Amino acid sequence: MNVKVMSVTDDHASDAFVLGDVAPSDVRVRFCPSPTGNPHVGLVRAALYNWAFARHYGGTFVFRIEDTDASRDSEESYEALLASLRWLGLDWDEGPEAGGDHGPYRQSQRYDTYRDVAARLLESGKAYHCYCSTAELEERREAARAAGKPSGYDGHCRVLTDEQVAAFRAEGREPVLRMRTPDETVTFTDLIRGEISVDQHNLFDYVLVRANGHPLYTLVNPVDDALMGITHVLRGEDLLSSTPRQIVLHEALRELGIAGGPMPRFAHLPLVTGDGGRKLSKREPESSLQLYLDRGFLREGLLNYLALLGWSIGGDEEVFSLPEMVAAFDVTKVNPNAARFDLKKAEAINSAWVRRLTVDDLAERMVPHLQEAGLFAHPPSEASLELLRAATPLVQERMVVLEESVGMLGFLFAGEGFAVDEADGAKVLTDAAKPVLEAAASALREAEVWSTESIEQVLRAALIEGLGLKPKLAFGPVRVAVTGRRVSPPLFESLELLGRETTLDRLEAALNSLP
RNA sequence: GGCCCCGUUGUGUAGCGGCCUAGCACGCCGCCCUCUCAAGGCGGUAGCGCGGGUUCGAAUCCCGUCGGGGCUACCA
Repeated sequence: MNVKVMSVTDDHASDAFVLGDVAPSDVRVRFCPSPTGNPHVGLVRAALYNWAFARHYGGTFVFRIEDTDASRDSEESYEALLASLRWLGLDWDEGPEAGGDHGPYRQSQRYDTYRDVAARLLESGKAYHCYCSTAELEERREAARAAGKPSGYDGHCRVLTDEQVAAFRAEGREPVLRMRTPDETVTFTDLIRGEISVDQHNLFDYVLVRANGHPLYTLVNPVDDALMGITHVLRGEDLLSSTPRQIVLHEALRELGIAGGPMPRFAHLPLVTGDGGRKLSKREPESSLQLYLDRGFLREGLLNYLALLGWSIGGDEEVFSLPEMVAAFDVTKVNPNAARFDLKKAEAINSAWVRRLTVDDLAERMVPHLQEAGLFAHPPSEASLELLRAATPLVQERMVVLEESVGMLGFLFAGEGFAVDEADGAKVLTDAAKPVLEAAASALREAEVWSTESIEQVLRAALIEGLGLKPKLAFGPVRVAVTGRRVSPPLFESLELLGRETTLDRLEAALNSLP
């Protein structure tokens, strides 16, 4: 069966392929990160695709926390995960702090359930105790590898006599619980990649519960998907090869009457890779969501860019909103190949969004960054906000990320703290600038009206015509003296906003700084 | 090593057997505009990994090959 042909031929065909017997509103997907370290962009994209999928069909988006690894999980990470999804606007219908009929949604609070399921799996013979030590497993694994054979578990403890068990016990061995995988090929249809199958020689009996009784991901993830009625599993390609195992467990749960819902359908999303073409890891700082928040990426921009990593809304469109994505999202059209995170492109998409915002909205979003820089009080004064709103149009099409507002608009809010950038000052505020600044100051002092138009008019008259300077040489010194930098928002508008008094003060200060 | 997935310019993609002398966006280069920087406009650069088939016709279908990635834990 060719997935892609079906999907483009007809949207309804695609829906039938994706949904099967599941009614659109019965769709249930989940985002189930483990709270280790900082949320990263690959994780965010998985959340976005799941969310968009659920919203597209009018189904349910479940948020589950897979915190069964006490040595790596942290409460800070858990909080960061919640805060991130909230900031991004990816709201969940069931999950932490939202509740739902399938809770609790933190796996650390579901150990009773796992213990119960594990016991029934053991009792029914679908899983069994394995007493092999780590060293023994390793030795046999290496041997198999050396022989060019599959290196997974060899089924050593599948059939043990009572005497053998007694002997292992006497040695003080504690068993792990292993799933007994069937002697047959497991096949499933990935919504993105088509049919995938793994034969029995490569389906190993995997560990469900540690010797110390602690349940593992291999157990809890499929169990919760089954118990929570998850209909579609959209996750990273790194989990593709564990899917047959999940299917085997799901079938066992149904046979035991533990799970009743349909077998989930799977879609394995392409990995998001870094510069080296390798899977982005949480360790790399550039993959951290926090980095983008701090720099002032817009949620719209970041999400829009992330959506583009593996999916296209079609046509020549690239900038789109979440509602537009929800309407158009089709998981079968997700590209199967890995996508590289490209910061330049992310910034380009983000700046497109900066330009899309209304002035007031953009101004509001800059406030936290200006506060962070100490330019705005907590809460900001009404006068500052008013000035900010007036200045926003000057920077809106110049800004890539909100963090830049500090550098671009700092001169307006610096007050007594204003200082000319050292390097820029040294470059532009030289002896040659002296007559320019003097002429500018006197022209501005005598301007009849303080407006962008009149400022431009008097400065041009004084500097271009009066001194016969080229525009660049004429306005450069004024720009540096007044805004502190060689690169600034448009000069005349900036002067108008700054006001005559401050402008003249700064021109004078610059003149005084010259020898 | 074994298994699985993937392969269109530098990057992300469009492409669904003829509309493809391969479109779009970002990047890069140049020009225009211009008070700096942007934005905008115009132009340029660069790609179907390779080899066989199937077909009147292949980027599109099949096979092989090479390359990349993932997994291969008592992590998730």
